[in-house]
Amino acid sequence: MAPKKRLAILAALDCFSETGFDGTSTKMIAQRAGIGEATIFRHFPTKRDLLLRLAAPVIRHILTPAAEQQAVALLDQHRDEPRLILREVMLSRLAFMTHYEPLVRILFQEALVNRELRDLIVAEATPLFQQLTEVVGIMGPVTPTDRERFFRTVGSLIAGYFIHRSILQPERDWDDAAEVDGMLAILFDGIGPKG
Amino acid sequence: MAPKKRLAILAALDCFSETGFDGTSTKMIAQRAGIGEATIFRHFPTKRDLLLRLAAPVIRHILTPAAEQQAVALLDQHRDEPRLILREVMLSRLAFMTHYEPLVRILFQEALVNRELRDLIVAEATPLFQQLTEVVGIMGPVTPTDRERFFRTVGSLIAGYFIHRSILQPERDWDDAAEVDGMLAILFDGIGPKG
Amino acid sequence: MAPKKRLAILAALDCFSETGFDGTSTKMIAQRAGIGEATIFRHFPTKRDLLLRLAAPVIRHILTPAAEQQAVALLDQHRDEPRLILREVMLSRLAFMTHYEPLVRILFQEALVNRELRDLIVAEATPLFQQLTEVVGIMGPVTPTDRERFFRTVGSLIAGYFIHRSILQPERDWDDAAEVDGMLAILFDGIGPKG
Amino acid sequence: MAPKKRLAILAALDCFSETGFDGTSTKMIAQRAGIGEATIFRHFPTKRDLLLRLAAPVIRHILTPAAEQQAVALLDQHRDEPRLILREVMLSRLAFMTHYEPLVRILFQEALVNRELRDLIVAEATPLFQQLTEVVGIMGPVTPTDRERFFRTVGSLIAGYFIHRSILQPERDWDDAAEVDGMLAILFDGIGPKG
DNA sequence: GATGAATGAGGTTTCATTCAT
DNA sequence: TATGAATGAAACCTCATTCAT
Repeated sequence: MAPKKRLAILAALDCFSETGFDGTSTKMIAQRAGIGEATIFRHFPTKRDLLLRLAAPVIRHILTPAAEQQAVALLDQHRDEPRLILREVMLSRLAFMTHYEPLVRILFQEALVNRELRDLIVAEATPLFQQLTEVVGIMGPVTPTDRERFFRTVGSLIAGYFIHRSILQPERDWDDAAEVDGMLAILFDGIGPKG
Repeated sequence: MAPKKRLAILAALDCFSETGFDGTSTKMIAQRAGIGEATIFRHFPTKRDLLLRLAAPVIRHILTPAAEQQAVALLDQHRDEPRLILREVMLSRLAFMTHYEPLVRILFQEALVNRELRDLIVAEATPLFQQLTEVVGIMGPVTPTDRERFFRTVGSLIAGYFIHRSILQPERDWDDAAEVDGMLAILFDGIGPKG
Repeated sequence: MAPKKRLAILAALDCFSETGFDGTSTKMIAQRAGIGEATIFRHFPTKRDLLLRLAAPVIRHILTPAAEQQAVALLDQHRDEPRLILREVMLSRLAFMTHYEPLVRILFQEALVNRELRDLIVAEATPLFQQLTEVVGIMGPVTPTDRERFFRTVGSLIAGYFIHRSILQPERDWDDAAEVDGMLAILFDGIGPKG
Repeated sequence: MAPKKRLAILAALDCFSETGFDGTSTKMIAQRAGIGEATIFRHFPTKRDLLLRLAAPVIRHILTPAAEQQAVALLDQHRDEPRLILREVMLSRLAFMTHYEPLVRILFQEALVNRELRDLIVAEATPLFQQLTEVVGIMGPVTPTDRERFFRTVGSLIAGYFIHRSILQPERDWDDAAEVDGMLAILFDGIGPKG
């Protein structure tokens, strides 16, 4: 890949995650990248394409297979300890989101507004869910409805924690492992005295 | 309140929810409201102020008074059935969000990028949490950490469901009550083979 | 005069002298005056009229007659000491300009661009010059050309000093009497060893 | 320099001098220059910057190098005739101001309101004054105070004449040389019956 | 007399994008 | 490949002024 193209992508990543897609101008990206504004358009026909080009590989090539492979591997090792499996998956997903934090912010943001991006995410998530059916079955949920709720619950918990930790109160000291354990406690045992 | 000011707010609400904040021009708002563009700026110093002015009451109404009053009333009636109380609260919050769905979508989106909006939300949420301490205590969580996790969990579940239902798959038929019961089941009893 | 009209004039005076005529909006004037913007237009058909209304009385009723009367009186007292006469006139003009400093600033500024204002000034200055013919004659210049140069010289010296003192270096401590004496020394005796 | 940038500067010069800074819109400049309005802002971040960019070289050329070099050269040739030296300097300065008359008018006007412009002028004038110390010393003024008064006097006389000639009575026929001689007569010998 | 509301016209500036080099 | 120059379109916002109350 042309070196300036790489610079453009990296700069766009930073800018989009800080100011949002519409709040970022191609001029800002060019300045941040230290390249000419026109160079961006040599590599991406459109600003929108730059965003998709940014998001697609993460969504497609990294998120899905990694999670899948990991889950399968864990499944083999700890078939009788579903809670441990889920713990590892959640922690690794969280680590991944933390590593790509700017991009994840973009996805949260833009997906709410950008249908293309949303479709891309949904399209990539669906097969993952299918492949994780077995793992989930071990944990309890068996009907499709229950499985969907399970996925949504786990996703909501992680996303909610990520937003709280990285966006709402980024200055606090956070202990990811402890928080994930807290989520698991609720998820598996429920809350409260009668939980 | 000046009648055209009202028109401006309503039109802005529609426009923002359809095209997003940055995707909406003040001209569009003025045309939709049937007023002069300058009129908008007589009443709101800035387009951004218009958004905040729009968001503030909804945020306040979503979070604070309704929830508080309702919770207290429910608490008196069903002091021994915390799960019922929470069910009512969640359903009414969900109904409210559904009613203001376009605006809520804007809030989700913009809050990720707009610090002012974020601060406004946090400012409105804080007193609510304090006032709900007692209710939550009945349900189980007593330490501050546990309470925080409880709030985050409930918030994440509702928000996650709202996004799934209203944004990701709005074409599906949803049964809010059933889904809330699903959330409560997990929240109180956890999942798992014996859940 | 209606009290709010007075407030408007005073506020306009301040604003114009600080930011210039074009740089001042009627909104700024209204805010500074603590009155409604529309009130200004009840009293002055136009922003431009407000400026003229501001400038005219000073130019017409104050500058001219005062100088004239004063010169005549001095002439009677010190007929044989023209330098003393001029000293008094210059000092009093300077004091006057200092007293109305904001307005004088406006005149300097706007007269360069505003023909109406310029004409008003020229129209009021002409008779003054004619009436001062005798005084000037005593000092030396007798031909019309010489008189004109004399007036221009004195005017330039005072205006130049005023601008230096009040606009370029307002923070310095200035001794008006000493500076006027310096001007007179040059004006009457010239500079330098051979002067 | 980009050709359209040059066009923009020239058009701005014309427009500003005809309608003043605030009275000129960037659209007018663009039309007069035959370029797109956005082109102006590619080359000058702000309309105000365009003015400063316009003014800086003229101020510099009016004040510093020409005057300095010329004065030094004249000093060598006519060391014993300071009046001749000053005559040449004044005439050449006047010629220069006449050549850039429109811009000079803007400078007079804007400098009264625009601090940046004022600072620019002061910044350019200061070194000139320092370098002219020797020349001035020959003419008489030796103390710093006297020198300052001398500079102010010469400046006031030239500016006053320029304004009279070019703004107040531009329709008259003027003889610059004769008028400068008149100024010099006053400056060196003073007025008065024996002057 | 006083003003809040309202606005058409127009201001400066930004934007994504094209093109010649 | 890379970019400075260029721009039409449109953005947000300001202005002097009118009008109903």
